Amino acid sequence: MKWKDQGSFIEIFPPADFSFQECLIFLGRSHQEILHRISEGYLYKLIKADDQQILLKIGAAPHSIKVEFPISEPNQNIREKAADYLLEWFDMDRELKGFYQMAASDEILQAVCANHFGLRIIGIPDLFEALTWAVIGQQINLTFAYTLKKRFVEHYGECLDYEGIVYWLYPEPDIIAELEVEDLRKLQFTNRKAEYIIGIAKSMKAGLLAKKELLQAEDYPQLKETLMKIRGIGGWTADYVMMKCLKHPRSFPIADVGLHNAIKLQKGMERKPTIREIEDMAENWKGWEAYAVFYLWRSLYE
DNA sequence: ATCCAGGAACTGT
DNA sequence: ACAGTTCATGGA
Repeated sequence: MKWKDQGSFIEIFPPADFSFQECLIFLGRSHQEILHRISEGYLYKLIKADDQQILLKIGAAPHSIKVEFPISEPNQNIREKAADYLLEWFDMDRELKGFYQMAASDEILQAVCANHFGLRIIGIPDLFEALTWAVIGQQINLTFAYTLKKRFVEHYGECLDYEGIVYWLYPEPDIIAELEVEDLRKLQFTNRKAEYIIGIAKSMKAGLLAKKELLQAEDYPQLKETLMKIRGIGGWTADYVMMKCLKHPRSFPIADVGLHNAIKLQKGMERKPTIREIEDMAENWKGWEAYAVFYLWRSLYE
């Protein structure tokens, strides 16, 4: 029993080694984030289910997570979708004992795993969002990446006003597929980012690119190869999407600058490690590369 | 100013 | 297969 209907709310029962608090801290990392809101210990998230906008108010209870529906009294089907969404978003079905056991004796991961015990990979369940957010973040600083995302969402996403606060949904591929490069240039996207994003939207709209199909992919290398055929998706983005959306535990964005900085810090190095050096360090992480990277990203901000 | 940022495609060897 | 170049922009 992963969740239970309690009438006016639903209750989700995560594993014992899950910390809602740690996940909240991660979600609060950018003040420019507009796809969720954190206020007084509650997490607010707008999702779409059965073509309806559903606002979720998520809070920690002693041994569970309580999810309320401030704007509606949803039917059974929507309750189930809300529960599924949260189970996926916070990777609650993952058995992490093996990871923590490995990390306990790993020079690089030991401290960060102890410090943030209970944190899980915070995913991006929506494939279009995962792909295009990764493209937006390519080769620019994160602050500006959030600025671009905010403009993108506010121009092309749906929203809901509740008690004077606006909640946003990420734009749909069908809308973005109809744009011209110039439309996104106005938001200060580069030509290339605009081309990539519109191209991805068109592929998804045409049914050539879908999460369901990608999830059926055979193994890690093959899945990565498939993703990299998409224009704008290189090795880094393929791994990022496998990690945040397709939930592949072995996804490993090894060229990531943030990863390099985190390793440098954890090891007290004077320079960033080389790819070869990271490959050696990661021998110990086999099967848990995605979690190793995610925790190391976490170590970069307090 | 100057360097760099949660890279990728393109070009030439 | 590999290395160098170009893209483009804001943050620190």
